[in-house]
Amino acid sequence: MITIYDLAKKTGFSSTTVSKALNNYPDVSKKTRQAILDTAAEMGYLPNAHAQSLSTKKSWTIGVMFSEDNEIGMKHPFFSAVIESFRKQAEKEGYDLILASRNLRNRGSSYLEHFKYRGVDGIVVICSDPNDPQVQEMIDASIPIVVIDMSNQNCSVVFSDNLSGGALAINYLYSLGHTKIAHISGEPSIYAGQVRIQGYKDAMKKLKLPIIEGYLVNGGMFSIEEGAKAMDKLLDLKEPPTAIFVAGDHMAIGAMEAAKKRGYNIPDDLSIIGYDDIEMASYVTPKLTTIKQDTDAIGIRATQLLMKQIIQKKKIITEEIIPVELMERESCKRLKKK
Amino acid sequence: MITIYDLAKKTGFSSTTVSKALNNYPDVSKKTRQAILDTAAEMGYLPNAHAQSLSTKKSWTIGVMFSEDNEIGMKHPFFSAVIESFRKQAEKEGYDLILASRNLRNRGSSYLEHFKYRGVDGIVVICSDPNDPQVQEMIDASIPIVVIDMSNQNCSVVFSDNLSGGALAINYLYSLGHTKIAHISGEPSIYAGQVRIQGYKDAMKKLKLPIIEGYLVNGGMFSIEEGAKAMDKLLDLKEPPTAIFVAGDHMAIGAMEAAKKRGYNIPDDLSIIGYDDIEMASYVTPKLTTIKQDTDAIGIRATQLLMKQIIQKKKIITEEIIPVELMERESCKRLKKK
DNA sequence: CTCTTGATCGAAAGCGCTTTCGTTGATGTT
DNA sequence: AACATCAACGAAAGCGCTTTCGATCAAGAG
Repeated sequence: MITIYDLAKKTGFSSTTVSKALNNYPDVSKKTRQAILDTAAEMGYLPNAHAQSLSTKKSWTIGVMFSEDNEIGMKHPFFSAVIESFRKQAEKEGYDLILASRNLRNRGSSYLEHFKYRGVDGIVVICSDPNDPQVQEMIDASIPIVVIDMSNQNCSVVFSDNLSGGALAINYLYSLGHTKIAHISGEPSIYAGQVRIQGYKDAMKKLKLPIIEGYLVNGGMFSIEEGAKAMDKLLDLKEPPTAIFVAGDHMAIGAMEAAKKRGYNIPDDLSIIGYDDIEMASYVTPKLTTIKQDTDAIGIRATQLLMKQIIQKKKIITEEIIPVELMERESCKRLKKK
Repeated sequence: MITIYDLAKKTGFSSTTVSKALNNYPDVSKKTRQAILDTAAEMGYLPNAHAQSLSTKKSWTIGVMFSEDNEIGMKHPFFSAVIESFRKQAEKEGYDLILASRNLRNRGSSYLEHFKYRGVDGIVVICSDPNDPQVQEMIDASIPIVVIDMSNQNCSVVFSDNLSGGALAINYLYSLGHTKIAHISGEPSIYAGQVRIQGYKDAMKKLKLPIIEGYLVNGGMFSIEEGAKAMDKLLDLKEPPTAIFVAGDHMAIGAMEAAKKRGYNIPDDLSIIGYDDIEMASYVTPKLTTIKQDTDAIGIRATQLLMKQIIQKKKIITEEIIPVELMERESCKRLKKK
């Protein structure tokens, strides 16, 4: 490994001057700067990030963590899309992402501890569980942080407009003539799940539609299987709904499967609208009408918020709500009058 | 931030002894070790990774890079699944992953340079393009490296058994009575694409089946749209195939769409088999029969290979081929005799 | 010709940690 | 009593870089 001392020796300047030249300090003449830069290039010099960070207390890294109750980590399309957007954006600013574990060598440690150990400049967490103690710990710490997909009063958060999303869905179904509208919700202890439930209730109320007993069923952790189970429950009702707003595309797809299995035709017998707009939504049959989350915008906004905090060296508390969009496809249909 | 000097002052020992206690050196008595550990815990001491790395030349990080011609990065289910598996495994060994950019602050630099700058202990790259110069550069460097999804004579590689995968697919179609079997291939300059083509040809030859003119069509970069286009070409043939082996699930899904659009019924009129077994494969209609890549095993094997090189401090050149598996679902059917 | 100014450069300390090597004192040996 | 042995500890250098604070010297001011 070649160091600034090697460059110093080669060019005849001191290591101080070399360092200054490399860092564009004003007190080094054009000529010597150029000489140093040239031999640096020639010798293939690369700075040592660890030494730099040790000296400057800045690592140009951002720690990313997702709460993985569901154990699927990066495999969830929503998560990975958001992170990918975030990564691209952070890259432009010169930051690398570090995916940290809870496992500080042998000794198990918290994510916060791990991030402190790594000396990250900021943290981004994708978490839907507002009560995750690990996340709380990070929020309460002084490191710049932005959390995605949940709300919190003590830090920067960015998430989709789940409330309007619910309204969008319900109003759309209503516009198709549906009144018996059910909701397969996500786990209410998950932020997104809870708010979408609220969106459903609010929208129903505003339309003066009754929420019939049994129409609000908890689909749990947003999986396909749970969506199917929830659908079964709805279909077991004496008076099944004609339309269903499902809080996640995976669940919606599971729900469609379950309905089809019982002989229902979608959208003829049953309209279904999902949430997320994962890739799969466009390719199932029928193509799933859904509320699209703007993962790009979420990642971009999150990066901006984090950068701002890093630069200003103070945490800013704010809530960024990213608009959602109705993706009209094939799984919903105008209710036939009987 | 609290340092070993703080611990030293507090406990009355030297920083040397503190460091040794923390690192389980033998020449420190049980009693003082315990005392030091206790006050470390009490004061909330955390080591500084940068200082540690600077001193030891070991960073406990692994750089990950994916070649992103297709610009989808982590959003591809195969990539993200492999990385997720890799991450879990590496975590057990105490390593963090760092997703590096090409952008070393302002100055654009190569991935290799960036990884050197970061002082990673090893590199994992997911790359299908055997000619990517960036990847070549890394392979030729002395840093431990493992590359996934392509072959190379100069480093450790792990990839699926694409050859057998092709045979599996063809033999399966043949067992259903198909003889007019086409192949929608991936871009031949992509390793996986090329080998699957070979697998197709070999298997056809072994079965003494002719590859009719026009039956081998290049589907390009594995996207849904390109799959659809490729299917159109096949269907334009005077003598269209009765079965198609498609080199990727996305393309296969696109192909099915295109066929359906032209009035074909799958699998009645046309059998289709894909490659990858992405999640979507199980939920399109008909459910896609496909060759499953074992992403978990790939990630695990890659981690092991990388660890071994890091520990032995020498690169090992080897090829790990991970078995694939036929997932029989609904998109293939026995050929009706006319 | 002396003094100030400003442009360039360097010495040295410091960032937090590891590791070599030496010191000290206690214990056991003969 | 003199010696070797060993366990426990610390001084100090080094990892590669940044940054403060002076030092130096030439040019311009008076």
